[in-house]
Amino acid sequence: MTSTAALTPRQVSSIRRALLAWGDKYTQDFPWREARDPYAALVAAVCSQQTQMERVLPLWERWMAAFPTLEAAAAADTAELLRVWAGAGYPRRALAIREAARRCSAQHDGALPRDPIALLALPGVGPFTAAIVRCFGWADDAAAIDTNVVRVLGRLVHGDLQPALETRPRDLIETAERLLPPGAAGRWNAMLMDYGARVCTPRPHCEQCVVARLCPARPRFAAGASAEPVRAQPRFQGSVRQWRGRVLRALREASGAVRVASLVRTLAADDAEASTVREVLAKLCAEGLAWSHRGTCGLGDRPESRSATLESTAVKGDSR
DNA sequence: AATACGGGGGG
DNA sequence: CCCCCAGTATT
Repeated sequence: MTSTAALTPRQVSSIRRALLAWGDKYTQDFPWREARDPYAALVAAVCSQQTQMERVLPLWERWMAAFPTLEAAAAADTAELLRVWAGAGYPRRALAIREAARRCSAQHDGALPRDPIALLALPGVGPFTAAIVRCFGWADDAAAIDTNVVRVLGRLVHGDLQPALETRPRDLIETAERLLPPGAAGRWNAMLMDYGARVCTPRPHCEQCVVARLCPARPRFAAGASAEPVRAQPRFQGSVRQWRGRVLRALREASGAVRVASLVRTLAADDAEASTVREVLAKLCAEGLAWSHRGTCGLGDRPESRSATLESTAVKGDSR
């Protein structure tokens, strides 16, 4: 049942009314929703990527306390920013926020752009994050489509049990934009995401659903149909991802530079693991998350050494 | 179109 | 142990 269902105006208003009423009772309020601050919204959106909301609020608060403005984010020290991000996963997101801030300073007069195309050009900003910045930052009518919204609309409008697998993205965008109540995008998006997180979950709670009578997927669930897993996920235990996390954590918890040999000895139990640790460290360095030089390494950027300073001074002196 | 990318919460 | 998460970038 993946064809585009044409929503009648009557259905649109019926769905809006029921869901907005649910939202007014149950939507959680987060500080970035009312702030009308594009930067606060950007940070919240990036923090939210592939991360449960219970973990996002403290992360967002730490980040905003450390880097309250776009300007502060642009100037953030790598090691400090990674310590603020500690344990949240996907640390490249933290670098992306800083890089986005720097580009705003260089190309957008020090402010986040309001134009969706310009937003999408920023690192770490995809369709979801751009929509969050627009609807919470400026109250623009942008539909934020995350995994929750995909599920809710894919079921309610397209009748699919597992919309992430079945519903065509283009159809979901069209549906989301059609349903979005003009002038209430922030409230609507927040409600819809919460609805997918609390009611229309992977194994849905149809008995609590305020639009169950309108939902073509409901009878299929009632008949005992079950949703297939969204996708088989690679094992985390023993993965490179896990090793990256371990190496980064070790560097974070060290006060400064660490001997590479010592890092390897601490983390690796055998030669194979030792190789893995070295490879992972090299990759982290290439990504700007760590540094390594002449047998020592550390979090973030390599500190200026005395000789490097003298050298650069000498070069400057020579060049004039 | 697939895969890489952290880490934790919940069934 | 497996599934999932307010996604995005890269191949």
